[in-house]
Amino acid sequence: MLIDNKGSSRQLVEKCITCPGMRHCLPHGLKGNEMERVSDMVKHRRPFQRGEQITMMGDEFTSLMVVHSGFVKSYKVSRDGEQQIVGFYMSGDVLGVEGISTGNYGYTAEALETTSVCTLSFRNYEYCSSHFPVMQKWLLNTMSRQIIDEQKMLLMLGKMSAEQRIANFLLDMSRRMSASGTSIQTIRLPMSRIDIANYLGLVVETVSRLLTRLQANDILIVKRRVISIMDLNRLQAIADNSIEDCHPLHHAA
Amino acid sequence: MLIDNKGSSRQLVEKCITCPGMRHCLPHGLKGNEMERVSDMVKHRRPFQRGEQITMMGDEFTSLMVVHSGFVKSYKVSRDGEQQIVGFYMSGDVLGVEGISTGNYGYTAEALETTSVCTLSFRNYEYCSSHFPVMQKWLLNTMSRQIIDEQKMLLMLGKMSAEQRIANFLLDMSRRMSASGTSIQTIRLPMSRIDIANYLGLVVETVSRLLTRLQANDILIVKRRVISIMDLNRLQAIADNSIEDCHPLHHAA
DNA sequence: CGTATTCTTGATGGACATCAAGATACGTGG
DNA sequence: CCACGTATCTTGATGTCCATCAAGAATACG
Repeated sequence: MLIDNKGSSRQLVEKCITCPGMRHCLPHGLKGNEMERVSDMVKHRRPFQRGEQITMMGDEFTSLMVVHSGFVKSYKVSRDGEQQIVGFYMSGDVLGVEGISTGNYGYTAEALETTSVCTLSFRNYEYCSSHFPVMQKWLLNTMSRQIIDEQKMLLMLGKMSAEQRIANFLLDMSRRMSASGTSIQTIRLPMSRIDIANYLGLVVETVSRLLTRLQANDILIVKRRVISIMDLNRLQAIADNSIEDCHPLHHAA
Repeated sequence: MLIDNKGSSRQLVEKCITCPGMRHCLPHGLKGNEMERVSDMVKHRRPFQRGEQITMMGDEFTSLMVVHSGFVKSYKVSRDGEQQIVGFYMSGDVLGVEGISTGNYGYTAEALETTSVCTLSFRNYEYCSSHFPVMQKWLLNTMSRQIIDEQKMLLMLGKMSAEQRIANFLLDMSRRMSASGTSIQTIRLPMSRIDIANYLGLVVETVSRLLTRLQANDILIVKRRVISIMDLNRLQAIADNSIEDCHPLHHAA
């Protein structure tokens, strides 16, 4: 028996079928009864609280996880103890695929706020995928997108200035946080400045300074973790390096 | 008809079955006749010469490609024209998976030396994978490994010093260039210093200087593109940052 | 051979890190 | 509700690693 979520009590028995975010999560194209069967294999555990670890780097890979709600960061730890955040994940994003090849999770994933994830054991995934080709396509698409995103980050870390990195980061967050693909004006960042800096290969002071500068140039309004994009075009121009930098607020008026 | 390589002439009709590197390439576990059928779908074209482009960023995604022999670099181009190398590929490495989600290749791949690649159209892949589960597993493993490798690069670019990056790069090349998993002492780098620098988020002068320094410290012997690792332990220590830097050859003896 | 490309080496500069300290927000218990 | 301690964020002064600029040396190549 592969399908094994029946026996265990104490887990929230919310079904994917009734989940409002279903269409971002379980692949489209499943027929009604197929959907039902896949849905039955997905476990919904108690949500994780801020700071709780969802996967630990090095732990045995067992399951793919889809973020249902909340916000997650993932980071690798190098041999000398340095941490590098490799991704932020929100509703619909998939955790754990890096474990498929090695059998161990490749990073530690940690909830940045109260977060619930839907878990599908890889065993069950394999069972599904052999019956429903659309599941296969879903995972390939997911992984392909992760590869693209990481390559974009390589470009950011390898070639872009601190200001460009911040601009791209904000635009990306704004876009991902809107349900649709269009960026929204005001976002509430769930992560600290330290996390942002770490993700972008900078230090916290640099992030702080640049946010201040972008505000002084009327491109952003920064209120702690709430950021409003006041001039999308100029922010995009900075991200693309298609203009000179914005003015470096020395003894400004 | 999915299988379509019969009609076309002018392609080298080398069969995977007879390929010495087969076990690094087509997935193990295929039965004899399965192997035969998969093999028939794989096209072997005329090799690419140095500088020729194998895929162009933005072109329509049609096929997965496995490097049979030779050496390939791939790079993205940002909106302002900056290039960032995102990977080097050698025998057995797979190109093109990033195109699965978008339908377009995500980078330009270019031969660094005479290179032959084996091409499997994604259509045919899907046909295979639905019949031979081991093919599915093969692609998932491949993509999972690419994700891991890119995340390691994120750590390099985000947190490591120039010297650490070079050390890690050389160790990685040495390991990958040996048929087995153990590093070999002498490697011949197929890429220029400029490419190395670009890949590592540095400039060519920095790479040159650091190689010189590593040589002065008896860790390497550098002869143009031929590099011998004389002290693997110290090189590893530098890569891991588990010692202080090696001596910065000021007016040295 | 002569020209181009790649690689090395030196001198100088700048972007971002580090060090230091104050300001603001946050949580907790009285 | 306020007092107090702590974590987060901001701002300034200084330092450093690596980029930039410049030019020579070694190799490749027609």
